[in-house]
Amino acid sequence: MAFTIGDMGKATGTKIETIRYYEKIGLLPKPARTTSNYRDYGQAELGRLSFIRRARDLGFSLDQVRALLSISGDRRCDCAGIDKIAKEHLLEVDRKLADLAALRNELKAVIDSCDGGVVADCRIIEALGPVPPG
Amino acid sequence: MAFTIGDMGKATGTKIETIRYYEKIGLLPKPARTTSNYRDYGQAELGRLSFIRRARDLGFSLDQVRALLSISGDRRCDCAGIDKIAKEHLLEVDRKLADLAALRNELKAVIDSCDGGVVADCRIIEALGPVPPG
DNA sequence: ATAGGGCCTGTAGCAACTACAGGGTCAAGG
DNA sequence: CCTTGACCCTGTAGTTGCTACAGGCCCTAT
Repeated sequence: MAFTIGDMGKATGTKIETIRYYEKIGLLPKPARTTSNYRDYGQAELGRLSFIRRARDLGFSLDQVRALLSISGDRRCDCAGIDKIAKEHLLEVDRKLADLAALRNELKAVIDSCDGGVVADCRIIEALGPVPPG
Repeated sequence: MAFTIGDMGKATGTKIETIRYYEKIGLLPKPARTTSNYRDYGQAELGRLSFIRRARDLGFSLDQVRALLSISGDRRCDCAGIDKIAKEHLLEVDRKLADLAALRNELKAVIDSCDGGVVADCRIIEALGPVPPG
C-alpha cells in the first residue's frame, strides 16, 4: 500500500528523476514523507503517475496531460473537453504521419540515387541543398 | 555576391538567431566582417546553410548534419559514409512511422469509445492508465 | 535630425527530461 | 558493531535546437 519513489518508477517505467520533476512542476502532488524524509506514495499517486505516463506515451504534451487531469478530476464536467483534446491530438498525429511519410519517400529517393561512387559524383550531397551554380 | 545575415535568412528560410547559433556551434564558419562589423557572407556560406537546412528538414540531427558535412567536404572519401548515415536515418524514420501509426489507431479507439457522457463513465480516462484495482 | 529598420553581443528561456555532486538512510553480512 | 552497497534526499547544470529578449550600434530616408 505504501510505495517508495523507486517502486513508483519500477511500476510505471519512469526514472526517479522524472517523478521528482513531475512533482516539481506540479503534475504530481507533494507526497507524504517517512520519518527519514523519503517520499511515501499510495495507490492514488500510482494511478495518477500511470495516467501521466500513458498519456505521454500517446504523445500528449505535459500541458495536454495537465488539462486531461484537471478535467478528469472534476466529476461534474462532461466528457466533451477530454474528447476535444484527444481529437485535436489525433489531427496532430495524422499531420505528423503524413509529413513523415513524405520525408521517407524523399529520403529513399535520395539514397537510391547514390550508387556508391565518390563524393564528387554523389547525388545525396547534390540533393541536399546545393546552391544553383553562379 | 555579398550577403548580410538577413539575406541568408531570407534565402534559406532561417531566422537570424538560428544562423548565429549555427555559427556558435561551429556548423557555419565565422564569416568575414564589414567595416561596421556586420557579418559578410558569400556563395559558399549560402550553399552550406542551404545544405544544413535541407538536411534538417529531412529530419537529420545537427550531429548527423555535421557528419554529412565533414564527409562531403573530403573529396577523396567515398560515398559510403553518407549512404550509411542516410540509411540509418531512414530506419529511424520508418520506426517513427510505425510507432505513430500504432499510436494513431490507439488514439482513435480511445476517442471512439467516448460517446459524450459524463466523466465518471468516460472511457478515455479509463483507457489512459488506470491502476489495476486493488 | 530623427525615425525606422537592420545589425551586434550576450544571456536567459522553452520542452521534457537526464545527470551529476554531495550528502543521509537502511538492510544484510562478516 | 561495523561496513558495504543500494536506495533515498536536495539542488544545480546539462541536453537538443533553437527562440526571445536587453541594450546598444549603424545606415538609409525623410
